[in-house]
Amino acid sequence: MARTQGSHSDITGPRIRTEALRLFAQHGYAAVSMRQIASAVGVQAGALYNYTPDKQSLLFSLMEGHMTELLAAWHEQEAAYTAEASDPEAKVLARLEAFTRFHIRFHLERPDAVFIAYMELRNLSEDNFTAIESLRREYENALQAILKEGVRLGVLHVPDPKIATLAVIAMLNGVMTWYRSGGRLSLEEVEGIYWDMVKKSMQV
Amino acid sequence: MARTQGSHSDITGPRIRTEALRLFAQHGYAAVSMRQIASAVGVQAGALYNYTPDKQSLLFSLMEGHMTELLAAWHEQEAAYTAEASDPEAKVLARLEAFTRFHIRFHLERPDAVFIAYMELRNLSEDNFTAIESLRREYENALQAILKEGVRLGVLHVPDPKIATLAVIAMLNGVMTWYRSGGRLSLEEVEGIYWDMVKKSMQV
DNA sequence: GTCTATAGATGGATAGAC
DNA sequence: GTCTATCCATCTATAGAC
Repeated sequence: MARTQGSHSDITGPRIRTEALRLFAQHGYAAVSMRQIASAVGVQAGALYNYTPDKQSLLFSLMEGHMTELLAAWHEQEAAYTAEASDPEAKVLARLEAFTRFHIRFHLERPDAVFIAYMELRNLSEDNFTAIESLRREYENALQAILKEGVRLGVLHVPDPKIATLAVIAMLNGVMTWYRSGGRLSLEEVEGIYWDMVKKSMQV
Repeated sequence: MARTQGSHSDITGPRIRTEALRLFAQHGYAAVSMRQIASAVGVQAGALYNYTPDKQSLLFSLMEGHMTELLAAWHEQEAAYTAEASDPEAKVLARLEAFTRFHIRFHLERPDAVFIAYMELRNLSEDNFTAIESLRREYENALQAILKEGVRLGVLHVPDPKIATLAVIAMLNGVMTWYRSGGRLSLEEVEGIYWDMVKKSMQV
C-alpha cells in the first residue's frame, strides 16, 4: 500500500479516521498500533502525527464525533416526528416509536463507531471520559424525557424511568450483535419487532 | 507487595486468576501486562508462567471458567424452579421468570467476569473464540427453548424467538452498567422491575 | 515455586531530510 | 505532508540460580 511521497492532506485525514475506526473496533484500541493504522492508510507511522497529536486524541476524536452526530441526528428526527401527531397522548407514543426506530437504524449504520463508543470508554483519559459520558447522558435523557411524559399522560406504565431508559437502550443495542444486512429480516421488520417489545414492555 | 521467596502454589494460583480478572475488566486484556498482574499478586512476572503457559491461555481459562459456571448454575436453578409449578402453562412462565431473576443475580455477582466474557472475545485466538462462542450459544438456547415452549402453549407472543432471546439477554445485561449494591434499589426490586418488562414484552 | 536477568520484539512518539 | 531513522520505554516469554 505504499504511496508516492508528497502532500495528500485532503484524503489522508479522513482515511486515518476510517481505518482507525475499523481497526479499533476489530481489535480494540490498546491492541492496535499506530504503525498498523498507518499501514492500512498507506503511509508511514510518522505521517499520522500531522493529523493527531497522539493516539489518545485520535480515539477521543472518533468517539466525540460519533456522539455528536448521534445527538444531532436524533434532535432532527424528533422534531420531524413530533410535528405529525395530533393529541399529546398520540404524540408521546409517536416519539417513543420514533426513538426506537431511529436508534436501531442509526446504530446499525455505524456498527464500528457504536462498538468503540461503548467498549473503549475505559481507555479514555479522565477528562476525555467525562466529556463522552456527558454526551451519552444527554442522549439517555432524551429517551427518559419521553418515558416521563408518557407516565404523566397515563399512556405508559414505567416503575422506574431511569431503569427503563437504560433497559430499552440496552435491548436495542443488542440488535448490533446479530443483525447483518441482507439477512433473514429486513431493517423494517427488525424495527417492527423491537418496537413491539418496547411498546408492550411499558403498557399500562 | 513483595513476598518472601519460596513456594506458595496453593494461594498464588487463585490469586493470579483473581487479579487478572480484575485488571482485565478494568483496563482491558491488551492494556494489561503480565508484570502488572504479577505485581498485584505480589510475585515477579516470571512466576506467573508456572501457572499459565502464556497470557492468552490465562484469558481463555478465565472466560471458559465463567461460562461453565454460568451454565452449571442455570441448569441447577432451572431444575429447582420447574419442579414447583403445576400445569405446563404455569411451568413455562415460572421458568421464564426464573431465568430472568437468575440471569440478573448471577451476573451482578460477577461483574468483572461478565464484562470480560463479552468484551474480550476479540482478543481470543480463533480456536478459543470458537469454544467460548459455543458455550454462549448453549446459554442462549436455554432461554430460546423457554420462549418457544411458551409460544407453543400459547402463553407467550414472540414474533421471532431468536431475536427475542437476544433482546431479553441484552436488556438484562444492561443492568450491570448501572446497578450498584447498596444503592437506591434492592436486588429484589431490580429483578422485579426487569421481570415486569420481560413478561409484558411477550404478552399474548 | 520464585527469583533475577535478559533476549528479542514491538510499542509511541520525535527529528530532520526531501 | 511524508519519509526514513531512531530513541527509549515496555512487553512477552525464557534461562538459570536458589
